[in-house]
Amino acid sequence: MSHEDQREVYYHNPFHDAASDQTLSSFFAPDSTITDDYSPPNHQGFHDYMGLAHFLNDYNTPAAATFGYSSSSSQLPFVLEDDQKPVTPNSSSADDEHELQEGKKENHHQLKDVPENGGDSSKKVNKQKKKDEKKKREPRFAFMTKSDVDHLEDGYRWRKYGQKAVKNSPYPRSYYRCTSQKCTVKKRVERSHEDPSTVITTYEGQHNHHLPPTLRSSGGNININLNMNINDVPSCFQHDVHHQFNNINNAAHGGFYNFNGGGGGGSIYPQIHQNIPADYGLLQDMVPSMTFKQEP
DNA sequence: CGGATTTGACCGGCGC
DNA sequence: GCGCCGGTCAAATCCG
Repeated sequence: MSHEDQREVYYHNPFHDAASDQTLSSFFAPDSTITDDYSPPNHQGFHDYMGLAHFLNDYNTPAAATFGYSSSSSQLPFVLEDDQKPVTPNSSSADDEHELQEGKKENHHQLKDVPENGGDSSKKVNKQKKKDEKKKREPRFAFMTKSDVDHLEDGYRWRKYGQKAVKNSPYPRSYYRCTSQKCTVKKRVERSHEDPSTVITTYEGQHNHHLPPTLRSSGGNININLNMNINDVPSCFQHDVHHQFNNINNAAHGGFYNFNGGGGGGSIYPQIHQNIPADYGLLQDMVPSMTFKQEP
């Protein structure tokens, strides 16, 4: 198992040292300015900001107000390493630790019970096989958003397959799976107990199909400013990143995405820098480090 | 009636 | 070895 972990989880790197769970946590600290103090530095910033917000809100109205440009909301897109999770500092502990294991347990269930013919051994074999097959953990991408609605529409069709209480949190975590055949993408949605107005959405894997046409909406173009340069992303992961964001944008607008390289005027979270401990470095360095998992 | 959701049970990993 | 925990299954239930 431990060797499995090592095999599955490959951090990219250069910045990995600076990016720990703690680091992630700092992003979401309750006292962080990321959600409340943002003020767009310029017009471009406004669009960037609204892009994600709009996506997240596409079909919920109540949240619309929340996303008002003024000061109440923001999205923090980032990709997680296998063992990282967007949580607030206090939610941590056990929760986070367990999070690390999730990749390996992905499928143990399949053989679960279903004792139709007592095929214990066969099931186990089957299970083992599947386990071996699926060991690989898909890249994850998560972000936080302010919303009254837990499950934000993203254009794909999801089937809920589970819900669990989250330790130290009054809010449950819901598990969804893409309903498209052969698509293994999963999604987890939970509300931050640190900030109940915030929903943490985590996608795992990449869709192997297009968006359901009927769910596409026709909207304008939007920009997502990652506050990092896509060129800083290891080439082997650029595709993943592009794809993921493309999914997001398509989901919301049927439009296109646009990466705005590092730091330019339109950062969606320029304020964050102020809250990051000096040794964590600049956000633009941290993001890529959190973002990509290198496949073995 | 078919598909989606709910919900209790189960599984395997990990820490103690 | 035991208990906790996250993640998943699947029967029951809900809903259009």
